[in-house]
Order: sequence, then C-alpha cells, then structure tokens
Amino acid sequence: MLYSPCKLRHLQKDTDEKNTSREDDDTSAEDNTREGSFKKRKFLPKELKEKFACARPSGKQVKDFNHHITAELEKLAAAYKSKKDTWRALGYQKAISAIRNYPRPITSREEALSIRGVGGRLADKVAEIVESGKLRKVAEVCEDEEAQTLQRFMGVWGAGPTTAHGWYIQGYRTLEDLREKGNLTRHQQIGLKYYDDINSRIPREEVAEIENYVRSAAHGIKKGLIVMVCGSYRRGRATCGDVDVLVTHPDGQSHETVFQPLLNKLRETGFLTDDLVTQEDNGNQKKYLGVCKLPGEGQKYRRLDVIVVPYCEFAPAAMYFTGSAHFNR
DNA sequence: GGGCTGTACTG
DNA sequence: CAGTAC
DNA sequence: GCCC
DNA sequence: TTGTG
DNA sequence: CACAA
Repeated sequence: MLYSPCKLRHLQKDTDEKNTSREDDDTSAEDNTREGSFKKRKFLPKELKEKFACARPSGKQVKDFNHHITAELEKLAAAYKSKKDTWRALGYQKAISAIRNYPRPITSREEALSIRGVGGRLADKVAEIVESGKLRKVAEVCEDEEAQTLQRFMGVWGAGPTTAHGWYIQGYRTLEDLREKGNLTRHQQIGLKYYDDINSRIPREEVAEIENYVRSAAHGIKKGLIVMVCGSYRRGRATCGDVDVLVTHPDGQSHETVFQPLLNKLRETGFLTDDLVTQEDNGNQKKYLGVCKLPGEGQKYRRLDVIVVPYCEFAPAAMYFTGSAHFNR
C-alpha cells in the first residue's frame, strides 16, 4: 500500500532538453542536492557522497562506465530467468543495477567486491570481463538452441518461463511455429502479432508525442487532469521500453470518473489498438495495459500503461512508477 | 538455511 | 490456483 | 546470484 | 520562474 | 504534471 505522500521533492526531471550529452543506456540520476545545499550541514563524510546517488552532483547523467561488464551479465541474467532460476536472475539483476550505477570503471575483483550486491562469484566474473573482455560462461549458458529459443519465446508478451518451456518441449522453435501451431492466450496472440514493435525501444521524442496525445484527450474530458509519463522516460533515458502514463486530478475527485471516458476517446480515434489488461466493469479501475499507435504512416505499435490514482497518492505513485533510478540509492 | 515486494488480472 | 506482469 |  | 501537492 | 503564487 502506498502511504502518506510525505515530502518528495527533488523529483521532477529537468525539462531542459538542451542536454546534448544524452548518451543512452543508463541511469541518469536526477537532479540532486548540490554542494551548496549541504553547506548548512556540518559534516559531509565523503563516503556518504560515494554511496548515495542523491548526494552526488551527478548533474547531467551518470555515464555507464562499465557497460562492457553489465552487457555480459545481462545475457546470463536473461538466460537464468528463462530457465526459471528466478532468484539467481534476481541476484544478477541487482548486481547489474549496482554496477551500472557505479561512478567509475571497475578495474579489479577487489573493487567489484566492494559494491553492495556484488559477491564473490560475480566479482570473479567481473574480473574475467575486465581482463579478457568477455565471459566464457556466456557462451556456455546462452548459446545453445534451447536458451536462444526460450528467450525468443519470452519476448512474446504474456509468455514467461513456464510457457516458453512448454512451447519448447512441444517442439516449437520459431515464432512462425507459434503462429501456426501454438495455442496462445489472447494476450500472447497480441504479443506475437506485435512482436517486433513491442520489443523495440521507443525514442524519447516519440514518448513525448504519445504523452501529448493522451494529455489532449484527457483535457478534452476534464480540464485540470494531470497527465505525466513516468518510468524510464522520467528517469531521463534516451529510449524507453514502454510508455507509463500516470493520471490524477488535483480536486481529489475527478480521477474516479475519468478512466472510462478517456479510454473510449482514445479508442474512437484509433489510438488504442489492443487491450491487454483492463477491468472496465469495475468502476474503480486503477490501471490499463494495452497497445497504442500514433496516427500517421510508419508508426510502430507501442505498449502503453495508464494508471489513475487519487490525488493524495500522486507523489508516491509518481515515485513508484518512475522506479529504479530513485530507489537504487 | 531462507528471504529476495506486494498486488492484480486472466483463464 | 498458476502464470504473468507491473 | 546476494545478504543476513 | 518557483513552489506546491 | 498543472496550477497558483
């Protein structure tokens, strides 16, 4: 449950797009308390500065100094996940996140080991990557047909490790197999139909367009509605996996009656093309998961999530749905 | 050795 | 209830 | 996998 | 432009 | 983010 909206500032993402240096993949920890703000504090232990992203000037964005490392580990994480080794995958994921956030290139096993979330086993792997540029384990675990196939199948929205494995033991190997022989749930049919689009990254600019599209529709229904994209967009990423829209209204009431009209309007225009999860019978709908496409030629189908919350939960919801970058500190 | 977030939807 | 996703 |  | 919810 | 200050 989300509790008191407490005080949550330092959150809004700087609007200045003039940031030329928009690398791509990574945490661009937000604006932060800069030195000045801390002056009143008598002590600012330097290890504190190291440990908390929020205490670093990180002004623009934190380069990922260790992309070569996280890239290799990601492969293993994905493979383990597909093999239902959930917890191992989680361990990898946390380590990857921590390494990504690490402010300088890692040069030794020792250094890796000092990072919270990186234990002995992963430190060894990091060291191997640092020295040789790659991980033998990756070839061992990821490059057999089964691993490749499982991961391909998990790219279908609605299909997880269990389903992927089921398809595999039935002898399916390609998406084509699934299309003609597989029995898919409604979700998976949609996931397969838009496989390529859904699995491609969305340019930041396009996310902004989608945001504006939804906002216009919302304002046509009720003025004053707040429409904000969270997720990786709000974390400043150059590309996003999906679009995460948070909707609320300052009057603390209007959010209750907004969902249905908004969805209907977005459907009328053909913007929403497919529904995944949407409980519209219930008057208390909280979220919508579906597929949308901007008008015009050559637009791709994109995964869209819409979350409507009461105003009193706005701030916590914004934090929650904006996610990782803020919590990994 | 045991936890690793908690919740909601679908079938 | 299992599986999946957020 | 990691951490306690 | 900033402060606030 | 939207809106008031």
